[in-house]
Amino acid sequence: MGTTQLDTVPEPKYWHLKTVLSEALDSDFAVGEILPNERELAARFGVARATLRQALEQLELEGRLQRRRGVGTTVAPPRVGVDVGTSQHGWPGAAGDTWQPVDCTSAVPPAAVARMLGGDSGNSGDEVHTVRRIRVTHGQPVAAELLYVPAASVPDLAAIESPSGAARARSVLRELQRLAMEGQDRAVELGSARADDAKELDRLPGAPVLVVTTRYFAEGGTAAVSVATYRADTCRLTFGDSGDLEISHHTQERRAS
Amino acid sequence: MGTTQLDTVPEPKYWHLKTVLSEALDSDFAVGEILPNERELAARFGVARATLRQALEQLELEGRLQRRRGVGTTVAPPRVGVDVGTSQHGWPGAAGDTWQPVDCTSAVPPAAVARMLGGDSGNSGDEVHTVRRIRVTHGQPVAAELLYVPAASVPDLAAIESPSGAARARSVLRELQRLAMEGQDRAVELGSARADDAKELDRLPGAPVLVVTTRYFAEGGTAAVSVATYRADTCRLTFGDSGDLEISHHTQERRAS
DNA sequence: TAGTGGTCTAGACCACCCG
DNA sequence: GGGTGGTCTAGACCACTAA
Repeated sequence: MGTTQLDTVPEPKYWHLKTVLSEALDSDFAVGEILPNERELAARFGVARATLRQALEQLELEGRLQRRRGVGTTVAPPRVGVDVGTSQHGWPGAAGDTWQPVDCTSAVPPAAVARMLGGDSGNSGDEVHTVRRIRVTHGQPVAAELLYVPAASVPDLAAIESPSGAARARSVLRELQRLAMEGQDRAVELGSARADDAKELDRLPGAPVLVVTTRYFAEGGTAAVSVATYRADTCRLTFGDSGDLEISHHTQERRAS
Repeated sequence: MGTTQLDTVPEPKYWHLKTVLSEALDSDFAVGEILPNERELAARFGVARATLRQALEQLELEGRLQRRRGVGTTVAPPRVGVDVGTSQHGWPGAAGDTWQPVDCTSAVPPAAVARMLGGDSGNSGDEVHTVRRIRVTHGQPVAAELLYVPAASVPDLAAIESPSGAARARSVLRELQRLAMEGQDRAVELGSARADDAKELDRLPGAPVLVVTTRYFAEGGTAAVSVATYRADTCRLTFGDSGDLEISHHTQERRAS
């Protein structure tokens, strides 16, 4: 059968749609511009709304679109590069870091975190200081963090201080600086936003996020563990291992009204 | 009307389903075990199949499940940590790296890559050596890479050598080693697999991937750019900044037959 | 209140894998 | 050929936003 190898791959409709839309975004739309609504787009392309949505979801995942219930679908600006790593070759909360403390409570950490903190000893089930921080860039929240600090890492923390709140968060961070940092350890993976993180990030629960887990080492053990969730749609995590970090972007930015 | 504050947040069905399934996975299933098929699960929970699928998609995104057409849905093993960074504080292809060259062609790079390579000069549109490599861990493909190397970075590359193929890929990598590495620069973002990457990774096009872009600096400029796409469902990217990389996992691994 | 995206349904057919 | 997940449809209602 001399199949001329044309119909070998019946490309799904939503995939083709995504390609068409992507090209249209490049040529016909400016950043911030509002697209026609989903019902009209579906009709225009002759597909069911669910199919059209499948294509939009992909484009949103790739950071090309931004959708907001009750408002509409807009063309997203290029992802912002947020530095992860170099700026924090000190403790969290050191001078110059871009996080802002929100709250601090005492709680039993999740099992995975307890495992990293506990090491080989069997002291799981213990409560640790749990600092909540958020990171804001260009006025937009980009990440929410939970920082787990065992009481042993901040022995001089005055019991007099407020039992919770941003003030206590700052106290814990201040005490952390007294330790001699011995190293860090970082991991990045894909996750979906928990309800509380989603709220801080101004997204719906389940939104795709990049989870950055950092272990801080001091005094031969793990002094703290940070779990930071970054908005995957708007963020590009950068690890500046080299000296020059100035990236001359020259991104073509056509802005809508 | 004494609403006892129970219906304040009408949690979406798929979200609740996801939670229930997640707990069931923890308690009732072993890694590798096959779940009931989608039609039966949907019936069992009293929802439409599309709703059930929405929950499964989330769990797959989080690396809890693995779905394969024609086969079924299985419980995924914990994500594997793949090192990104330390092992490559040399050039790609240096002794001990875990990539295997597949092919090498000459092609005009995408605009974004050309911008990183070209710097301020206006020599875009030029063809560069494009090396294809894949990374395999535990017998499974975890990443596919395109490495862009301008001809200027490998001036002594013999024109006699084969014009493409794995042999030429190795030649380009070998020539790269001759340069003095001045630094690197790394970024991670979420993307969806292109058709060619999806094929190498044994996934469907559009599957979520973590895109790692690395710039290699030498002789005052960018000597090469690597764009590596990692399977987001199975990979956790690790950046070992500290000395000790041995993570004692102690993960509870109950294996199915 | 009107319009948007988000959720949900009950079907149908298709592509793929395996016995 | 029988069973699986993947795609697609044509509706419906809900939650949210903004005028």
